[in-house]
Amino acid sequence: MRITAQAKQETRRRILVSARKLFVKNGFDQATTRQVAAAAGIATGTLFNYFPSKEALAMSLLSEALETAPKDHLARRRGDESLEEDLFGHIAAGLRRLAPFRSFAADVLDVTMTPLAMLRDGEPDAAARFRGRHLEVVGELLADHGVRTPSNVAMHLYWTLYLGVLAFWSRDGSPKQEETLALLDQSLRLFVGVLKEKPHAPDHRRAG
Amino acid sequence: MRITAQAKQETRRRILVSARKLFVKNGFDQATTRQVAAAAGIATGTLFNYFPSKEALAMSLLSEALETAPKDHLARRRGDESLEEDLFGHIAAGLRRLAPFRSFAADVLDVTMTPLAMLRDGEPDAAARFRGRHLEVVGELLADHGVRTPSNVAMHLYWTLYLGVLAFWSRDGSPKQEETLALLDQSLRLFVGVLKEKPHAPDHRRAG
DNA sequence: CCGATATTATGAGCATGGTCATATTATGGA
DNA sequence: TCCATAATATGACCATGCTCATAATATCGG
Repeated sequence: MRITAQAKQETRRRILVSARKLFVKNGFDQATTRQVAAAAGIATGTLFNYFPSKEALAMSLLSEALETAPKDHLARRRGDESLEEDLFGHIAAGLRRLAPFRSFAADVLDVTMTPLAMLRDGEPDAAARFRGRHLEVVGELLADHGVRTPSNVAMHLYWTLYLGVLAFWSRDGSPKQEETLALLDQSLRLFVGVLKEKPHAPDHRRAG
Repeated sequence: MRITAQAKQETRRRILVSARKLFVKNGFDQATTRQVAAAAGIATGTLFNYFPSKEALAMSLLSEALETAPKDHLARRRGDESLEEDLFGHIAAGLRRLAPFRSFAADVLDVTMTPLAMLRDGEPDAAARFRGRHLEVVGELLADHGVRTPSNVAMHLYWTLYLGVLAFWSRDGSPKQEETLALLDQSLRLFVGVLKEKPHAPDHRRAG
């Protein structure tokens, strides 16, 4: 049983390695699942025993890349960061980990990460886990800074802004993604501003 | 020639009517192009003489629905609106026009309207026109209120926030979408706040 | 009215993501 | 060691968005 479990893990790795190579080389849409399976030395159908969909396969690459980001950020922490600085550090660490996948990240995130997917129901898939994990870490950072339970609207706004940053990042060709970091800075200032704001009734509603 | 041109327009309408019916009934993914073509009384291939893709067909429905929104807003205008009020009125008018399509709008917008698609290159397709038209109107409203040429970052932020509102709206089951309008209100306050802000250098950048 | 040419309609066919009945292989008990 | 059973691999097959060679039709000069 050990041996087989090991073999399965190796197959999984081979799929991921092949997928990464082909997605980077040909792009998410152009690289076919048949190519990936062939490169991994398995049949087409077998690929879907390991990943429920092409999208999930790609998201697994991204999710695994993000896994170490929180540790990266912790390692750089001095300990006296503001909330904005902490959020900035966490997200920037994530972007650094995602960098090798930037060439096809946009195409995957296009499909999986629209703000519209946020409230989708059903089983948590790869995209949902990506989002869930990210928001979990953000929640911890917020708690560290004394923000109890932000409203759903606030978290919706956070996610929207984060996606906007990802969108910009995926197309940002500047050497160190300075523009993305500037946008991130601005977005976080907005978000933190909203958190601190007192809730109040809107005034110019004129809906019919 | 006149007769034929008329006939083509009629075919186009028939396709749109059938598509609307089927998309509403079965959803964007479940309704197939073959079904739409059959319902419109044409062959599968013919449909693609009129619309380059299923996505473009759906976006045409949404775009045409939005066409009258600016007039709706103008008709309601008193003339002394603030910038926020004007933007609110314009967007709310659009949402009212999109209401009949809410059941499948999310699925279409999912594919076409992610923030990630914003900077995509290539021919302007249906989605690009949707975005372009919307931003055009917004640009006019901004100009009316003395906002010259907002930065790209500001417009990126606008689009991000707008998509967030659309996302929320597409899932907002409350009778008059009050929650969506509240989010819209909040989003616009943020955007206008950014417009008024003096540009300044970010301070806590720590990128590697 | 006819025939040449341009325009449009057609549906068989293609590519590809994904499924599933079947074949293969691994496991564990006797 | 050998068999029964469970786990896994396989690739033919399906659905569907879309293409394209061909057929049908419209247009127009003579």
